[in-house]
Amino acid sequence: MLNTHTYENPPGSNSLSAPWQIDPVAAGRQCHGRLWSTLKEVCNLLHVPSSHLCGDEELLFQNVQFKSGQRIHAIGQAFDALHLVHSGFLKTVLIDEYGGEQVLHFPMKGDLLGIDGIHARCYASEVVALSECNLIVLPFKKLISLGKDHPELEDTIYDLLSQELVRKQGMAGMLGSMGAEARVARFLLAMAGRFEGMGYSGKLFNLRMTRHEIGSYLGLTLETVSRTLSNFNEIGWISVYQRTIEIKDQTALESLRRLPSSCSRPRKVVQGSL
Amino acid sequence: MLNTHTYENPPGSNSLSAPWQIDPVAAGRQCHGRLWSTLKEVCNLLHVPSSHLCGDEELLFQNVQFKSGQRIHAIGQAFDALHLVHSGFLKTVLIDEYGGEQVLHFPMKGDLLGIDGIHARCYASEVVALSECNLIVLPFKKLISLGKDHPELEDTIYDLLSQELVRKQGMAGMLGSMGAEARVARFLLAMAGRFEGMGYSGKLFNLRMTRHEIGSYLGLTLETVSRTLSNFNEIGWISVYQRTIEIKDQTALESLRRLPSSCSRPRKVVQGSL
DNA sequence: CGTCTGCTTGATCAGGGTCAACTCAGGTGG
DNA sequence: CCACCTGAGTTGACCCTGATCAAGCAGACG
Repeated sequence: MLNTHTYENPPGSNSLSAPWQIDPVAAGRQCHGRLWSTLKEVCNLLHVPSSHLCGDEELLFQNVQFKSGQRIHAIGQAFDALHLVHSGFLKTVLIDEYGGEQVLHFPMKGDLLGIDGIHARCYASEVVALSECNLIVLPFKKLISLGKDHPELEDTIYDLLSQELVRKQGMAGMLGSMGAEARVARFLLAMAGRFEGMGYSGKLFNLRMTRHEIGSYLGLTLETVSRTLSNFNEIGWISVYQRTIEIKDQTALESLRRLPSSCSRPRKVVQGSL
Repeated sequence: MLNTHTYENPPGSNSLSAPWQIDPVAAGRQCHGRLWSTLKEVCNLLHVPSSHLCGDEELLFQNVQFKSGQRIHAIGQAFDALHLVHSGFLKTVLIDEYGGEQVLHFPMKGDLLGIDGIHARCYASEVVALSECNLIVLPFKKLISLGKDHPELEDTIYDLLSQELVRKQGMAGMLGSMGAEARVARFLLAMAGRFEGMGYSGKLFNLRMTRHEIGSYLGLTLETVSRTLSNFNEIGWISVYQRTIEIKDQTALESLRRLPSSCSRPRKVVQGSL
């Protein structure tokens, strides 16, 4: 488009070897910060019991920093590493033929990026930072071979893939069967749960994404999202101030979680063998 | 292992006329059907290059038969095995709190069932046979340990998980952004492609599921599905007779694949790497 | 101070959901 | 053989949710 973007940071100025690395100088010269993570740290983020890990203290994974608006990887780009979110907020989007973008997820601390690149060896979605981000680079090959030495880690990898599948499955179910209010309510509760899981308040938090992005994620327009939030605000279920959300009646929100789909379908299924 | 595998049908020789038919005798009395499959056969179904497989000729996987309407597994049921579709048609459904069922997928030959059970060790969806089915049971532990000896197999497992992820991802994208006609068109094309991939006609095929199930899968009502099909029929893009579909203008259907979402969104993204 | 982007709110409209009537095919039993 | 029933599918009429269009406001930034 016509305007000059605000981030002047020249993307092509890195001199490092691997394509996923960014210029440490551009990232803010984080040498005294955490540029490398141990396997133990990775395991903690992934919620793997790291009790048996010893002798690998020297094993390090590189960290990379991204600023808000920067793209971690694009669709079609060659895949060779996953990224584990150490801190920050992001969005993963799908770009349909000719421009329209569809938000798929809002990864945050502990989430794994790039899983969809394993198949076909190139990323199937695009990931963009919504805030300053610190990501840990996990070269896929390295991760797999590590898994062979650490069964819990290997189990966890399968777990994570399967879990992500379940999540997307639920997402598809929701998009197919729930109305706008229920979608927004679920979204708010999900966000609350994730913040709580990270140790922050699940009652009062700050959304990092625009209404437009929320709408895209939920299969709604930004206007509908805005209106629904205003609604919830008026009836006192939540309090909205810009991107700050306060959950004031969680029970009420939860009660919305199923909505205008045909309820009580007859189910006629013969129990199979075994 | 106990095996009296008579095994008169070589794996490749599907001589039956229709893809959903299996030997009725075998379905009735399992002793005379193919009760066991070799690793090679499994690899073929999964499209793994099975060139290096030798010495494992004795390794067998049990087959199980299901009749139309039977349930392969229920939500919450303990997970210990995946199922590979050898023949037949099925649906996987999500049951939301209190009965409403949401169709997630229509697995057929070569598809893997139960992936969502890896995480949490219990199935997250329910699978029901839509026709006579012949499934190969792949105990998960066994499969993983096999993967350690056969790198291509291990790669394939990761591949399949990732691929399934990409599929559900695209599904979510579609549900969030496309109109009814585009969804139905995509569905028809997808079915055509899958039939073609199995060696059957991609122009003339028979849907195994009801309008209601299609609607649930696409996030539409059965009436909308029916109307849309009638529409396509009237304008000559397809021909519909009950569940038999003939694709008469594939190009036209493909041209529908993006629909009333906001087109041409401005994209302001700073390239992070490269 | 002007512009731009994000957000809110209102007015209008249409895609598709809902309800209902009817047809058709298959199955069952007298 | 036919009467009857059931479930799938089609089609029409109506209406509601949420998309679209449009105007106005607030905060960020040059």
